[in-house]
Amino acid sequence: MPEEFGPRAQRLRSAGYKLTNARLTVLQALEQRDGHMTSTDVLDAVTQLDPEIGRASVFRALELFTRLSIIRPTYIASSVTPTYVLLPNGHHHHVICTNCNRVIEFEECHLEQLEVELERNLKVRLTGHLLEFYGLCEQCK
Amino acid sequence: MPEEFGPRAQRLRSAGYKLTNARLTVLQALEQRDGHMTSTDVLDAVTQLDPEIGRASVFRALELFTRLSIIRPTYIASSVTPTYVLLPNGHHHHVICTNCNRVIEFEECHLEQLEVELERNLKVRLTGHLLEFYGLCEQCK
DNA sequence: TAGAGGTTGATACGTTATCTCACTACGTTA
DNA sequence: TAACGTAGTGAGATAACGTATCAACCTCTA
Repeated sequence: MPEEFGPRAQRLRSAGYKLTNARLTVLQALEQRDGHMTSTDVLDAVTQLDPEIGRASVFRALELFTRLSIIRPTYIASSVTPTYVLLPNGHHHHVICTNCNRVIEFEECHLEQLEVELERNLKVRLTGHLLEFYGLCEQCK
Repeated sequence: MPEEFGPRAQRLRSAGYKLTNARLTVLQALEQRDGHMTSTDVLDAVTQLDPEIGRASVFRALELFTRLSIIRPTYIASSVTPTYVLLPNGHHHHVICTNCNRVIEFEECHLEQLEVELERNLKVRLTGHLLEFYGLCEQCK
């Protein structure tokens, strides 16, 4: 297996999905803006990278990546369209200001122990998590 | 202040918002189905309770409740509409099966300490949180 | 390198949320 | 009490977003 693809593409392949141009381009768009993007942002970025790629494929890729815990949609500013966040190593954590919609990311979560407990108690296999706190940022409080 | 309203309505009032019929009815709809509801579910339930209430007011109430950390929109089955979950005591935790979209709720999170740390380190005031794990449920794994 | 089946792109369509605006409810001030 | 100001509402038109369809294509494996 060639090493020219990143770890996320490898994850796609090992889950049995083909590494198509559309999927790799959506992945590239997400990674080059390493952060929060709405579906519209992703559509624009993908079109910039390769105008041949259709909308439907972008939405299909976003849904697939979500199922594989590569990204996770979350609602930040509006309820009309989700914002997709990358889940490096399967997790992501942030604080959302409910007044100005500013997003503040942080690293620590101390959830490893809880994850192990849940896998045992609920009999599930976990692949990722998202932890969001809500409140007011320094400027808004 | 009369005790005829629940703690969530009290929260609305103490934040300076009026306890109108539309808002109280949306709250009632959410509480009587104490769980995950899409906006369409809420619209239907509100119409059932009081057909006079307009769609716009329902969406406005959902947005307001989100800002007050009474509810939180999250993405579960489809990307077309969010699912709103109540945040009793400001928080909610669940596992989402990325294959069948089953939602398994759980209680423990052990995040009180982290919350205090974040308020100090990031200079924010936190009002709630949502913790989501992703993976495969017992049937799907 | 050839075959099988997953994947794609174009476009039309359906669904969901927002915007606008006149009207109403309600508390406040004179 | 009366007039005013502000917050909130409902109706409907409109806009934004995501999905369905299907023939053609591409990726991977043997």
